[in-house]
Amino acid sequence: MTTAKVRASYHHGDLESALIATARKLIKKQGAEHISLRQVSQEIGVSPSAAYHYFPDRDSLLASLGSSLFEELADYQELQLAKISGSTTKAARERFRSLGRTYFEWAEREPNLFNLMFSGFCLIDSASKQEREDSRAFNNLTKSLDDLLSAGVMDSAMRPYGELLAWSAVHGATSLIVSGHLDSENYESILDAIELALGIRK
Amino acid sequence: MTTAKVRASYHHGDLESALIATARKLIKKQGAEHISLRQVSQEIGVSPSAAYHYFPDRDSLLASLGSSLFEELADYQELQLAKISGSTTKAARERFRSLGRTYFEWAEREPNLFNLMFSGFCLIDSASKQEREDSRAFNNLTKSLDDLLSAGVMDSAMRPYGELLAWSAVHGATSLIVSGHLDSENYESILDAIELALGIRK
DNA sequence: CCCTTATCTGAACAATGTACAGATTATAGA
DNA sequence: TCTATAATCTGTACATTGTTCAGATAAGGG
Repeated sequence: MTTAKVRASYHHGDLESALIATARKLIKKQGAEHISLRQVSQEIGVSPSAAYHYFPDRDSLLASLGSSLFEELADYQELQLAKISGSTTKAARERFRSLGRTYFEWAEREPNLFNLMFSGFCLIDSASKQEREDSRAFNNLTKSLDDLLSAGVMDSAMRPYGELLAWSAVHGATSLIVSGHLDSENYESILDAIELALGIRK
Repeated sequence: MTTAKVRASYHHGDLESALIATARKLIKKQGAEHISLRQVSQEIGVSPSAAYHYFPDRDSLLASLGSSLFEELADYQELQLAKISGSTTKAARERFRSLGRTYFEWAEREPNLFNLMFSGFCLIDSASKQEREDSRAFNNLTKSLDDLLSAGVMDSAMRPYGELLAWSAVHGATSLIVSGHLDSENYESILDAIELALGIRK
């Protein structure tokens, strides 16, 4: 029972966005492996070949969705980050932890979308490495670490490893939990371990 | 130009293994997203429907391959581990680092296979969590950490986080590098950071 | 108003996953 | 060794998929 939506005019108006949004909706439910271009087109109420005006093939649509998901994740992180105001060291510590927690929360809420982001569809070629969407999340992490360092609540010897260790451990634990190799109960422990490792907490 | 191999007898002999091995070979080259059951069957020289005697569907074949890849990775880790003999603390440190290095080396050599292992095809349901293939790698990690602790070259306060931090950071850095979000040059730094965090190195 | 351009449709094709009836082979029991 | 039964594989068929391309439809500027 597919819900075929009717379109008023012959032209859609913003088919490119609609394709990405609808792909997002379907993948959210079914996962990226079993999604078809025709399904997406039909959900919008448009011919199967209409998509080819905006994307050279199915994989490009998925890759494009992947990029927008990195933006979405960064948006969510910044939204939660903004809730923690203040310049106390306590607030700085909480902001750092929030970055790690929101990464996982988002992935746990949208496991299918998270899987897509790091699947074969969204492999980043070295050419496009300069203008990546993950740089915003990375910059937020760097800023947070600098704050902690200047507040004196961090082992300065560990500072060079800050981004690398925090990013790898947070992403790794998230990936392992989403793929079922690790229990989600362990996640707060990982955040504890990172803070201990960097000397943010004693 | 597909190389259609001819089979001597009507019965293959060990079609189940051949299906997994051939799927491995093709995915190694092309990635898991664009592999077809028919391609695998044809490469073996068998009818497309023959596979359904061993796997209920295409996804089950990929999942089964995934399991065997976890074994393969553990095999490789143990092979490299065995090369470092001796009971000195230096040897113990090198064995710990070897576990992290081999994980990455294997993934870098077989990025398509590594992607399959953590893709939607190989999601672990909570039911089968007791007899998982990753437990061997996990046990090796635990043993290595215990060795370091008893040798006195580790911060005992960090011991409870040892497996979690090492596993997450190693897997996370590997996943980020394979998916193109991190440069492979950074990998040795991650191993340094883990050792510093756990007090294995000063 | 017309003409150019952008946007979408419709029909077509090869390839795919999968089901199922039947053919072929192995194996166990006599 | 013969034979019945089970295991294994083939052939055909069907719906669905990605993709192409010629043509229909709409939008916008002169």
